[in-house]
Amino acid sequence: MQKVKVRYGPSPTGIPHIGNIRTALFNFLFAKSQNGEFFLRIEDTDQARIVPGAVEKIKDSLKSLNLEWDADIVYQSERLDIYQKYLNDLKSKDLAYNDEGAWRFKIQTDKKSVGWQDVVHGKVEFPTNVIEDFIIIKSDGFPTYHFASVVDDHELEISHVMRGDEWISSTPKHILLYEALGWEHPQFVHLPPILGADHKKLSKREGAKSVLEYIDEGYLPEAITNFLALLGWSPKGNQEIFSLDDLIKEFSLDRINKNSPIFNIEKLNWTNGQWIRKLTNDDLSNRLSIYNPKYDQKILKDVTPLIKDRINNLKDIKIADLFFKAPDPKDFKLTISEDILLKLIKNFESVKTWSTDNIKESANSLLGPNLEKKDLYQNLGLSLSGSTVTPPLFDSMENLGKDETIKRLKAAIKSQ
RNA sequence: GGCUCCAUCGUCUAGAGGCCUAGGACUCCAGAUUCUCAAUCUGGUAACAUGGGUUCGAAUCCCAUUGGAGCUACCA
Repeated sequence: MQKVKVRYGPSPTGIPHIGNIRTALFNFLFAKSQNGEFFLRIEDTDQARIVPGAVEKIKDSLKSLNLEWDADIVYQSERLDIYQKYLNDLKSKDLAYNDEGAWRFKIQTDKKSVGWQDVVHGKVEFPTNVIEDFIIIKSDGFPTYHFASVVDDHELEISHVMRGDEWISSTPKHILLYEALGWEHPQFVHLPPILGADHKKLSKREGAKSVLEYIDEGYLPEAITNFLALLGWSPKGNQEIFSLDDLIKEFSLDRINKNSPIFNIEKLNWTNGQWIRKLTNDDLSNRLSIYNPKYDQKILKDVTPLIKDRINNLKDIKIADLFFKAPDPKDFKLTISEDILLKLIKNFESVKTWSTDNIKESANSLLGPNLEKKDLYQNLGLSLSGSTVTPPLFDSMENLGKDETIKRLKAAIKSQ
């Protein structure tokens, strides 16, 4: 059995969006699951569309998800002599001709159709007469995708070409090229594209973001790969949460879907929450610090366990704001009487050992027919944080300390 | 228009002829639990596009229709 070698071949025309990176992910997972190799090939044959810095963004995107490539990056723009060599080969076989400075490949076959056994789609076949002579070397001397990818895939001994579905209709051209050059073609694995909510191909225009942007928005790389892997591929069982290593273990080509999935952010959000909960407190605290450098690291470390269950995203750190600053009483309005508040303060003042249990007991002693737990707690939360969404109250108060807690309650009296 | 691909809950999907009165997950709803809010647990709503075949039997196979998508560049 031939060694598995795959490649991810982005063109450096911008930051790859999430759908694009998912193709890289699938390539990576397949390679790693088969002890194969995963190459990065920059398809920079369209000089006009090259965006400076795009290659760095491509590398950053891959690295951000831990998708390390093997071997050196291949730049097609540095391989012009190789394409020239094979053009000459084609010319000598009378299979290429000049057309206004460009070179076209001559479609010359007796076959009625050109087909292949696609790994995800099964047998695919095109009538030969719809395939026209196509350009392989442009008049600027650079190859087109069709020619460059065929030559390079052969040269790099690529075993499986995993790429987007949009290449299906070009594949017959590629197969004809392989035949003309006397090569065997690799396996083709055409991945259905991720679609946007509008059921159209995900594109920059319609707001398709890059992984880098998702990370900027507080998503964990683990959650992104987890989510992306489940878009168009499914595991054997009912497991939903997978690390990259888990994915490598489970991945197989025969569980790739034929139909195009739609990107839905809600599941990403949930997956992100699951991953946040899966991290150790230290790990989460570090990531929160890096993501929110303005927050005091030491305090953050202390309160991370208190907010861990309450956030689905690194930017949800706002819930911990109460540990860093007191709320402005002007920003909220309490629904309990000043009388109750005063009693509460008095109770708290008499708490000897300021512990979660003692605080809770002290607060609960006020409960009765005129005061429901929910009302008391919500107002307590409001007084401490200015928000109805808070970390666990009594733990928070313990962390805040007796003086600060009482200070905030006193300040809250004004807000009634 | 031509060629090609695709078609199970709103979304991600399981399903390779009988195990399917269609399973899991997200979302939504309800309940439990709890220290408000969450998290967690339990339960619920919700789908085989349509029409023909094949078969004792079809979500699964075939055909057609419909719908969606892609390609049809000296872009990838």
